Amino acid sequence: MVEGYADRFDSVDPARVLGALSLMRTGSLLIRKLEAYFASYDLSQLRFLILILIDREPDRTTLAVSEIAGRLDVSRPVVTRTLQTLREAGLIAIAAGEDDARSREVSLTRSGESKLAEVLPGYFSILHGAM
Amino acid sequence: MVEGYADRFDSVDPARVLGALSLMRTGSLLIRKLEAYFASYDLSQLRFLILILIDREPDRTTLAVSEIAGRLDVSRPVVTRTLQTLREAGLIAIAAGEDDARSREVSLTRSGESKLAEVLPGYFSILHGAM
DNA sequence: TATATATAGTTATCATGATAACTAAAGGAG
DNA sequence: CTCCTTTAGTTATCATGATAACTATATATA
Repeated sequence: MVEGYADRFDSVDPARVLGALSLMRTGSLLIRKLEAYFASYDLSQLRFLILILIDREPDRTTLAVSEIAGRLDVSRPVVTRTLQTLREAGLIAIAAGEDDARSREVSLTRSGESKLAEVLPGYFSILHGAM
Repeated sequence: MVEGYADRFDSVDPARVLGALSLMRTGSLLIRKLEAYFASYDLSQLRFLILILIDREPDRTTLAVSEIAGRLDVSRPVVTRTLQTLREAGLIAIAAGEDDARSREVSLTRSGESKLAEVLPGYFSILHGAM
């Protein structure tokens, strides 16, 4: 299909276009596979990434909402909503900020740490297998 | 971050895991760039792909709803909804199936063909530039 | 210090993906 | 031919991304 169009745009190299399409498709398939894997643990990609982000934070055990949003490049409202889900599932705790009354400090619960430990090997295995 | 975890799972090669993560990120960024481009033409990735699919169909000028869903690997309800949007925008026409009264025949309008011609060069240019 | 501005987070709303359940028509078995 | 099953498409509902507008608090300026 691409070639048919490429004929009409001679600055277009079909190989590069097909490469880009393939990149998008491969990436999307991998994301789908991961989502299916996370779903089997009652997680989503974002819920998982939030857990891992807090767990891996050096020198601290908590993160603020906007830090999570910034590092994962996700909008703050989405983080708010996802944190509520994680709290309802008992995987995180949310406390008032110490210095700043506007902020919230998000931390992992024991249960959140266990969940992460449970999910991580399969996660790496899927990423590993994808390459 | 990956390396910290990789230490604990010795079957994991950090390079491969990072490669997979990079694949997902690059793919997602490209998809985002395309979505922004399509939005500037009042389209979305899916709306665009439906137009291109009908346009490129050999020997026919129409496609059925389930054919579109099957070829784009998107659920039928999403196709139904998206076709409504495209029809409201005057880019496609939907007629009753000739043989089968259950099916619908989706075709491009003149306006749909023009829109496609307008959008295609930039689309290829973005894909081309991504590689 | 009083007021204006900026920042942290939430709520409301929209877009776009999915699945489940429904309607209508086609096809097949008795 | 009638009834059962399958198929095409739609509707209803949910999940997850976004942006806009709001509340509450912090900070900076007059």
